[in-house]
Amino acid sequence: MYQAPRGTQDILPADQPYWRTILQTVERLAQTYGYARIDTPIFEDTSLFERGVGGGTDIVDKEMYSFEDKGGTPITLRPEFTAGVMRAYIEHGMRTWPQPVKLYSTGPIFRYERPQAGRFRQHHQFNVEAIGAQDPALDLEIMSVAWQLYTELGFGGLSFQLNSTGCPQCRPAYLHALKAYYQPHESAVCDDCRRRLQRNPLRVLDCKKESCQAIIAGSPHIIDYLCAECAEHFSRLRHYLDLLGRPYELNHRLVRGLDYYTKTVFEVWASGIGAQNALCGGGRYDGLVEELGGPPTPGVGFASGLERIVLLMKAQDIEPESLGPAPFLLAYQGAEAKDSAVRLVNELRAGGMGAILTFGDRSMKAQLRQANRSGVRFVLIIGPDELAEAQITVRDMAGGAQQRIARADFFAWAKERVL
RNA sequence: GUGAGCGUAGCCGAGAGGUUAAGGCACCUGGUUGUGGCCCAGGAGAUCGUGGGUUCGAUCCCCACCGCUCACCCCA
Repeated sequence: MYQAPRGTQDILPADQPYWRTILQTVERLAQTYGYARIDTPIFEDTSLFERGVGGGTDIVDKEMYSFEDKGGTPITLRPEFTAGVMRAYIEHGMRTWPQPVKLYSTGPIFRYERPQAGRFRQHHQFNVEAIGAQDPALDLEIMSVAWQLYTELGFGGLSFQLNSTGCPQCRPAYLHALKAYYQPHESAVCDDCRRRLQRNPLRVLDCKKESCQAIIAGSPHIIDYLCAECAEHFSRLRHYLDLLGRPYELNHRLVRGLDYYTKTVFEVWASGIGAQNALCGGGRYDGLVEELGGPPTPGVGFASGLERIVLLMKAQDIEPESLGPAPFLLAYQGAEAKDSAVRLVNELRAGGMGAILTFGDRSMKAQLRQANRSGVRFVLIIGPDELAEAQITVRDMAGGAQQRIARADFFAWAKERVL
């Protein structure tokens, strides 16, 4: 028997209200903050991601869905949004638009990983980018989108994590200090960390091994090594956060897996949804557009995982908005009555009123049972009696009260009830 | 890629080495020859994940594979 591929899932009707609620909130917020929607292709040239995300990252090294298309072009299913959006910024000359250009997207993302709670091979993200301004107030704005999104969804108990990763000017000095600090501890540290010190030293700060914790705790903090520009940027961002009374945790160990981040990095953490607790992650990427062949252009953004939002809604018992059932169900008996029912259901729908018809000429009992389960408010019964008198029997499912209404008057009656 | 746990109908879930593999939910039919939710009766639905082995016999024992779940890694 066929199954959905590993790490993918069907979003069944029962779950759609969650998605609908999230997407509606997201779209309303984007409008509120002045972000315009952009949809980029689900796949791009492989080299775009290799360049943008960076060789040496897990995403590029082992998580991309890459293949050659029939023309032999190396293609990759997008493992994140940012690279594709930056490509579009460059390709469409968006530097001639009023800056910053503020864009958002939602859609599927692909990474070849072992699935677990809150992690999938195909998942969906809400992505926000503000390109073309280096103002820390813009970092604040981006963080505010995340803040307001989770607030409006009704989440509690979230933790905002903030750090700065410096820039190409000041980071080397920090990495040097970090390596120097680790030198005497190299034998005490785990195998992974020894490897990280060579490949990607920042990541040692992220290690969860018990044996490494004490060493991490004593390690130097990057914010003590920031250049004047980065330090100023960071302190102004913190000032703005204080201005709005936004609590956050200064996390010296927060480093992110993608190469392109500069200055601000942040994540929002939740509890109760498993080990994969990051609801969103983002930050500033001032070198990325240039790296992809565009002019030097600053940018800041974040992406939030929609599956994780759904998980958290369920964990926190947050009820999504539901569309509800159609108000009418037509039950008929006899071929002639069926003709009349088919006509009436068409008429109601054309008039914008929700109506469902039963199929298969089932017994009245079966039709009412279906009506009960569907949650419709009224059952419209048409049988030989009604036909003979040009009437419709209307049954109110709440109490079971029935009344006969002349066929000619019914449409007006219905409109009054449900529109 | 590594580790652990688990795989019995759409879902949940009992079960013993040996005649027809419980039960509940959901579904269908009937009890009301035109009427739901409760109740009653009945029905349909399972090659007991797959393959091999042990055995007179395996769904239950052994092995392999596949799948699912959680965790590591890493991230949304």
